[in-house]
Amino acid sequence: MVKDWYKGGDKVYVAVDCIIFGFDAGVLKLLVFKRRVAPFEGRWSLIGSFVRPDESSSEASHRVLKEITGLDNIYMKELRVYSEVDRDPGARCISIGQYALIRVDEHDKELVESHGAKWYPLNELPNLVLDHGKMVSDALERLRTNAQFYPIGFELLPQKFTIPQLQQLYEVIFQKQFDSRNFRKKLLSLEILKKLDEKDKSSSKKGAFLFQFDSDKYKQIRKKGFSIPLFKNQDVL
Amino acid sequence: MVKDWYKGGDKVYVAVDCIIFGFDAGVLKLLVFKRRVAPFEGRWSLIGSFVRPDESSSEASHRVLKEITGLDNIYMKELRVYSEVDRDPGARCISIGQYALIRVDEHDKELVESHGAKWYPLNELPNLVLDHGKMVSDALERLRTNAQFYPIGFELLPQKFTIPQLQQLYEVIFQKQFDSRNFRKKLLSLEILKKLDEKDKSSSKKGAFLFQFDSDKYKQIRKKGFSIPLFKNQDVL
DNA sequence: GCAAAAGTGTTACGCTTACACCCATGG
DNA sequence: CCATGGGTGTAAGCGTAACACTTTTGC
Repeated sequence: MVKDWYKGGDKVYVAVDCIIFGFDAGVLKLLVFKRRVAPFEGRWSLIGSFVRPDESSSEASHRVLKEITGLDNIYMKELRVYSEVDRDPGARCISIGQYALIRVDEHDKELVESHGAKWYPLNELPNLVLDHGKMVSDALERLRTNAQFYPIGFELLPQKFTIPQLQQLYEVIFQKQFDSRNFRKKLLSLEILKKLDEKDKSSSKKGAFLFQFDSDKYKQIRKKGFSIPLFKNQDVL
Repeated sequence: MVKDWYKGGDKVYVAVDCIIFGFDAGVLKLLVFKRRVAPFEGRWSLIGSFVRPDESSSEASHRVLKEITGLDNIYMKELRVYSEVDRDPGARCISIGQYALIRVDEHDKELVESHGAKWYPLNELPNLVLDHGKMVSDALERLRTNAQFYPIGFELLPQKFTIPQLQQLYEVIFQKQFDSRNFRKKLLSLEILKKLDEKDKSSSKKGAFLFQFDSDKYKQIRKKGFSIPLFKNQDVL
């Protein structure tokens, strides 16, 4: 960038804030840490960073995620931009909310602790700085909406999981019980699960078969799919 | 804002760019204008602006929309942030894409012309500056996805419209023909259309009854609705 | 042998889809 | 009177939803 053609225009600080969901011990949790800059230094905050001159917003959010959890290749999507003029008393600063789904079993717990970050169940969250509470509720709403239409639940479970685990996750996300026979039938009928020969015996004597998400098959289905149901009954929310 | 607590951090230019859709003469059109700043001054561009210190990104996009079309209260949603480091050779500048649906019959045509803005059918669009072409294709994809689940088509039609008009719009959006009996049945079964006593005779001798979108009823349905179908068949895209 | 979770099948209903003819009117 | 677009009904098929019992095994 040799020249600034827009000189005289207004510049602002641009940050990313990550709304990081995990599924652990049967509940949805959120990863937060203690803010390291004034104002509000030391208060609970989403994990974020200013966007650097040499990176995009998506690169910035992946960078901080890796820094704190050690994880690469995370499911992360832009939520929205928070740009209210007075949202940050520290300075005019807009923030891009990015929500992430991570596998709690794969992340680096010591790294997380060393940054003073902590997992909180969603219903025990402390108050967060700025508009971060709003970001969390927006992200939760988005998670619910998207989980209705896309198989994103898998991003929150271990690579190998059982059908009852999957059902429990969806029950937590949607705050609703499902019939286990219909749930199993439905999920298997999608043909995006690969059944393994192993069983998980951690939650029952009989043991439950483990499955893997088959993202190749999913991509195939997506490709040819697209039936465009106009409005499909109650999906008109 | 009395003090800058983040001094020493990097600031960037933040702009909004509006992807403005209209439905006219049976085709989807996009409103573009000639860029007024260097570099690329005079080339076709989405309509945008820098975000000012005293406004949010949403306020900025509504401001430029009003400035060019004279319209208030427009359906406008954030698409996503475009923040690739080299997206704008003029300077490091991130842009927030905002897509808008407007009623072509209600906008101020002279105002549009006086700004050098022009409606182009989507398949006759000139090349646009920067990453604006990408913004358009992203917005179109979003429009299609959203139109499957939410009744947003009404935002593109006159307040009063006929069922055949509505069908034509959906056929254009989805590039797909619908059976007129099923289409009518489906839309009426949603119970969000109010039938008027007037007829529109502009496209047939018999004339077609006019309808209005009933947003109150729609809100009611949304409120109690929410049946959460897990994945509803092909809706798993 | 029993407690606790995993796993399985069938039926009724409602929504979706396919399909063809009559109606109203202006010219 | 006829050409043009508007408007209507029905039957078959498919996916959804409701429902209860058997299996496995560690203790």
